[in-house]
Amino acid sequence: MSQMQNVERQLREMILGLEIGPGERLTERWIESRFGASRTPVRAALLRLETEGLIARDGRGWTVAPINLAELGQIAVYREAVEVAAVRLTAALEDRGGIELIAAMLDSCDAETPREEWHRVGLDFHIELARLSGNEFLFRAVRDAMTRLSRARWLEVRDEKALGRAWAEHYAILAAVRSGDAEQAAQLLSAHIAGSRDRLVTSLHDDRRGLRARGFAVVAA
Amino acid sequence: MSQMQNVERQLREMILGLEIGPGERLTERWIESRFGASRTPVRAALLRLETEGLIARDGRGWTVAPINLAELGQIAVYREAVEVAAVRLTAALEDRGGIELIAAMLDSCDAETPREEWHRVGLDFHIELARLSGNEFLFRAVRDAMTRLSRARWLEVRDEKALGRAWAEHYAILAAVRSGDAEQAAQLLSAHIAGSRDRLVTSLHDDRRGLRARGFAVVAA
DNA sequence: GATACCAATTTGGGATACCACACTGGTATT
DNA sequence: AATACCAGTGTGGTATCCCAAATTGGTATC
Repeated sequence: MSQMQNVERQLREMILGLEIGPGERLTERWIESRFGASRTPVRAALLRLETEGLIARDGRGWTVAPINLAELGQIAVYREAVEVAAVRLTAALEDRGGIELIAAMLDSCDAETPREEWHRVGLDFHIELARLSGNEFLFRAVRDAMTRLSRARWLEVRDEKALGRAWAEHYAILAAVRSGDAEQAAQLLSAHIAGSRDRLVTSLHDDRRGLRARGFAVVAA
Repeated sequence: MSQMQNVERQLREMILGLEIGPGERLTERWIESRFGASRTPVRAALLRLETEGLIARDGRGWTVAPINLAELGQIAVYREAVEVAAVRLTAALEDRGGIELIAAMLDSCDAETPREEWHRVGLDFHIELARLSGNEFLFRAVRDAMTRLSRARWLEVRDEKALGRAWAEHYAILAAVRSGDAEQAAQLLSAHIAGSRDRLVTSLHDDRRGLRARGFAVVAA
């Protein structure tokens, strides 16, 4: 594994894991010393992470992208467009066996599963469902959108009931895809994304003071 | 303007303008000497153009992305998803005055307009229509998709009639958006994209020997 | 003539030195 | 006390050097 990919991966994990808070300033020299690489791979990593939307230019420098509530709403609309298109393709496939792997993924989460894992599987559900469509562009769009949503979803205050409801919706979507009912899968997925967006934005909006108290930059809708 | 942006812009123009053919090898040193910049901005430009899909890694090196007929089909599906979502949003806006600027853009093309300009306006129509939606993600998705399609559309063998038909469809879409009929706008746009894809893939497929004779790498569907 | 092999060259990946510019903190002037 | 100014410090942007690995071209061997 090259240094370039190493720095990119580690820095991404630190940002997604909120070890570096939204809005925090980044300097190439700090990253350089932090990961023991020189500025060349550091700059490559920064350029890549910029296109992922995880970091942004701040004048001449770099900052970790803030949590932007308006952006979350726009991403939800974008997600709906691409995820629904993907799930329609998937439901129309002759071989839809791949969804059983996704169902198994959901099954792997139980009461003893750590929250971190629920979070990851909740993202991967949508990503893998899009991958099944076979359309590389829809897949990448979903993956990138979920990456951007990742931190916000982690900060979301979720209760057990909300998580159970989300999982039930996931299973319902899978069932529709399994039976080849593209229309129902599309409708269930649309509703799921809209509900997910509402819960997310509400949660972050209500908790925005707490987030700011933790030093996280939160941009209002 | 910094060297970094300069190299990126000039190299992108050379690729999109087919001054460097699809499939051609690129070396950082050649770009460096060609544009009088050092390798640092060259590498930044390459990383950015890679995410745009205009260049790709070839083992350790770089090549200009080939024309990929299978990819063109996938992009059409992707385009349809995001463009239709965008046009639905636009048709639902209270202030849809922005579409008159787009109509003026179409009007500016007449019999004496060079082909190059028709090509550019044909791309910009879709990009600007998506921009009107106000959704940054849908806009970027459409812009990036059209960028990827740009070279293939330039190579397309188009007759006057096909162009006139495309323009008529553009006007019809605008009319539907202007009247606020999201459903019709969506249907017209879907049909337009599907037709555009069919003509494009057919044209390139029929002409693939000619393209290869020009040294352009064409990957079959 | 085909092939295995080796040295020279070229490549991208990385490290580092230097620069222009922005920002900071303090100082001198009013 | 307020402000204009200026040197000092740190930043990202750029150029350049080094390196390991891959490619290449020729040569010796069979």
